[in-house]
Amino acid sequence: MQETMHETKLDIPQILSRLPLFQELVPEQIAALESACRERRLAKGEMLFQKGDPAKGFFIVVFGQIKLAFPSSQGNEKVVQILGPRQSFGEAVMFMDRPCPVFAEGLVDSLLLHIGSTAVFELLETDPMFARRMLAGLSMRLHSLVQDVETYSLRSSAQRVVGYLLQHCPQDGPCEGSFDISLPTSKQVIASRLNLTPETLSRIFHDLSANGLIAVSGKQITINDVKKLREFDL
Amino acid sequence: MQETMHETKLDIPQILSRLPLFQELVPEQIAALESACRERRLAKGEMLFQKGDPAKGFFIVVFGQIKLAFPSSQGNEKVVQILGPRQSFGEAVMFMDRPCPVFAEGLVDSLLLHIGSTAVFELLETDPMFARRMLAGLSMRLHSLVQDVETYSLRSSAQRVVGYLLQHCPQDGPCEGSFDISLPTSKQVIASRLNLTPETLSRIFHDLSANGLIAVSGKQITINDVKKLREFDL
DNA sequence: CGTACCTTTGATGTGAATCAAGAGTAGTGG
DNA sequence: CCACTACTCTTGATTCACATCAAAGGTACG
Repeated sequence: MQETMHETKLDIPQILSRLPLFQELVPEQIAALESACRERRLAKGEMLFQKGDPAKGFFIVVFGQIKLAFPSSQGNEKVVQILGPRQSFGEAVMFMDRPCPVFAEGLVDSLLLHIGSTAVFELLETDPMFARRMLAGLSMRLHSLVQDVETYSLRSSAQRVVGYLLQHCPQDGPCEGSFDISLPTSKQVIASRLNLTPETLSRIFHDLSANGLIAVSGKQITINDVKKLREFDL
Repeated sequence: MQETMHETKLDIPQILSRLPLFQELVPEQIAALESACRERRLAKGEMLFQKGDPAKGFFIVVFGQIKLAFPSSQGNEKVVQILGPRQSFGEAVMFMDRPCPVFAEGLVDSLLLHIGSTAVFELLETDPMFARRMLAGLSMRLHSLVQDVETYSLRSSAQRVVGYLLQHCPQDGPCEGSFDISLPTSKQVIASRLNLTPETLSRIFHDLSANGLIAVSGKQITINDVKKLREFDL
């Protein structure tokens, strides 16, 4: 169902026009973007850019998985975000003349599109609706970063894990009963994303299992009782 | 030199046109903003809005000081940002239909301007340059939040304090020698901003003083040796 | 089928929070 | 001007959540 690294032909206009950011653009706007856009294949473990690099555009994930993180002196790194298909990143640095605050690395073999900044600026000149979408997109990202800060500051490690699991429930409504979640990547990366060590994440999964709240089998997590898990407040 | 709470007449066009966001707007654009703009006086300790409130515009600090923070179950709160004159906040929530993730409270008696969102959207329709400034503004905020996440995740409490002091040096260049800093608000608020308890901040100030790196006298902090402080890496 | 990495589990360590008093430092009103 | 109250800040003793260190499974993959 998913495209592979060896499939060479991409319908770039279709990919672009399906993104929230570019919906409602007319074909000629899409065409302009297409010509400002370059494919970039990234192998698992390969670095896309380093912290401190300048940016002259932003990226869209077509398929694969990318992590954004900052490096640390002692080799350990802190994962800021894990990105999957149809997500974009790097917009913010494009609008500043600051170097990128994080580095980007492929978690698996991936295909990205790079949109040059001049095309974006031209679109901005002529299409106020696009500007609004762009602003909305940045605002959403700001919002989720603020939530991250709240989570890191105010919640215990177990609460962060529970929050993560609940966020990844298929639907977010008043869902009762049990759900199955498949972790998007290795537990060490998720641990870093949640600001904890792999050991601590492992122990928390163990505890939640022991209390019958979840069941863990590799990357498959079964949430037995969403309601109880939500009430979890150690 | 500073306006007081009792000075009633404000030159709103001048205030607006001096803001980075609104520079280069023509007088009639400023006039449109002025009519969409309401004064809001806020006493020390008074709440401007609660976490969860919707927003139909954003705020500019004319004078005074505002803190943005999230509340916590156990009464302790986490300060996200401390805002002073000529700074604005609340733009991001305006572009989403999400409730505000933080609350805002006056740290001292303050005067704010509120700009209605419809005026902003109209400006966005007609002025691409304004859109670009708005995007740049949000990007900067995103950038500093990412830096906060990095700081909280990767640096020890003492390093966070040192970083805070260095950020507040008069200039940021290769400054040698000593500087005087005046803390913008109480130490407890600063402690919360740095994600630590007042006790811990006090101890760190004590240690830095004992090592001769700084001298503390109330809100006055003297940095004796900027270079040594910068090399501080516990 | 062996090497390399991911994950789990246990023992131990530690940075910063919490708890508990005191010691400034303001503002307030008589 | 001096209590009086109410914070804010400091200092010490203690606790605790989580990291670190260490070692033994698991699992994937060439």
